[in-house]
Amino acid sequence: MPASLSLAETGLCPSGAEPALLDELALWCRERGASLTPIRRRALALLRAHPGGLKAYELLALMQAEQPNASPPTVYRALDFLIEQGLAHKIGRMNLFVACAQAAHRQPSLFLICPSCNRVTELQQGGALEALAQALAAEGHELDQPEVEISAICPACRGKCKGPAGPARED
Amino acid sequence: MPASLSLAETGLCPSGAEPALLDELALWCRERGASLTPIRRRALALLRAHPGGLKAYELLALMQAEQPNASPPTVYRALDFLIEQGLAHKIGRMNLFVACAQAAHRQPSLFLICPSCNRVTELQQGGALEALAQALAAEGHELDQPEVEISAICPACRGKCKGPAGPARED
DNA sequence: TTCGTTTTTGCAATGTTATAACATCGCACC
DNA sequence: GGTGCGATGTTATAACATTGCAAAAACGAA
Ligand SMILES: [Zn+2]
Ligand SMILES: [Zn+2]
Ligand SMILES: [Zn+2]
Ligand SMILES: [Zn+2]
Repeated sequence: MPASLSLAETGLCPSGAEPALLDELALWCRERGASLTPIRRRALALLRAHPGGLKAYELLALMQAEQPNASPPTVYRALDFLIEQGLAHKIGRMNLFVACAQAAHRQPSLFLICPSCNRVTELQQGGALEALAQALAAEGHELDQPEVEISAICPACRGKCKGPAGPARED
Repeated sequence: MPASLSLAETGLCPSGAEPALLDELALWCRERGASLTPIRRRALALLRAHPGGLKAYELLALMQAEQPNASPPTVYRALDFLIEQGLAHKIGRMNLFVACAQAAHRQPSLFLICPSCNRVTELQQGGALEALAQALAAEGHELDQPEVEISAICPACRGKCKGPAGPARED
């Protein structure tokens, strides 16, 4: 694979338009024999514009704003594609879809889900996962996809939040 | 713990009857100010009789075999209760409900989900989780519920299975 | 006991998430 | 101009989960 990709250093621009990054990711797909079509690109752009993640039907509504004939299969197919390519992830317990914090996923990640504010943090973190993998190997299991969801109180909520569950993610 | 009840009294399905254990768990609930009513007890017995776990509507169907008026809220309320009491767990990514492998949950657990056979193993395992918790603390996060779902190939499938996804769990 | 409160259950409707099934389009290739 | 194939359009339905309200049961105090 070519050396010119600078995925790791790209910061997330709040307003949502990241054409250069999306072009890079289109290339990334090309190299893998896949193609980032307009629908998929649009879905990815919307996910990236909503760092808190989106529910499938929220994404659908957003896509329908531009493309009125979009339907559930439209978004689920786009999401399946993005997840296959490592450009997005699904948070199983919340039915939530998030753009990959690494832009294109190559490293193991921990997904920290704050039970107080519901915010999701994708943490690139090697050591603990390796320890985990070794412990599992000792039991005869083999770590498969090192994408692990963990309930963890986020820094912002430590101290502040005490109740069982505050309101929800704020997009 | 009280003496054992007869099978006729409990109404348990023959293959999965664990009346003594269920009586213990009823006591455990009592001590916590909750009560293991017949519906909840029945749901728990069914979960325990199906080590591979049950989907909510599978459980519903099983309950309707004895109690024809059972409805979705019946089972979801029972499941919520069992989960609150630590007697059962939900596997978020599969919408699957399993009885706690510890009977009543007191220790951190890892849930290993085999991507090949979909079997779920609840592994009581301290070391790796502690390492994880420490790594998170270093980032300012605080491990909340140490119930972590991990995709890991099970011992039975290592070597045997190669394709992406074999058939499903066999109850 | 009787009353009032709380918990649990019954029930209907609805909301939410995800996929099946099949038709069609567009384009590369021959 | 036919064929293959990936992507998309379209309709319908499956699968999963909750809301809201009222009736019944359990429980404790008067
Ligand atoms: Zn990622
Ligand atoms: Zn938080
Ligand atoms: Zn458990
Ligand atoms: Zn397996």
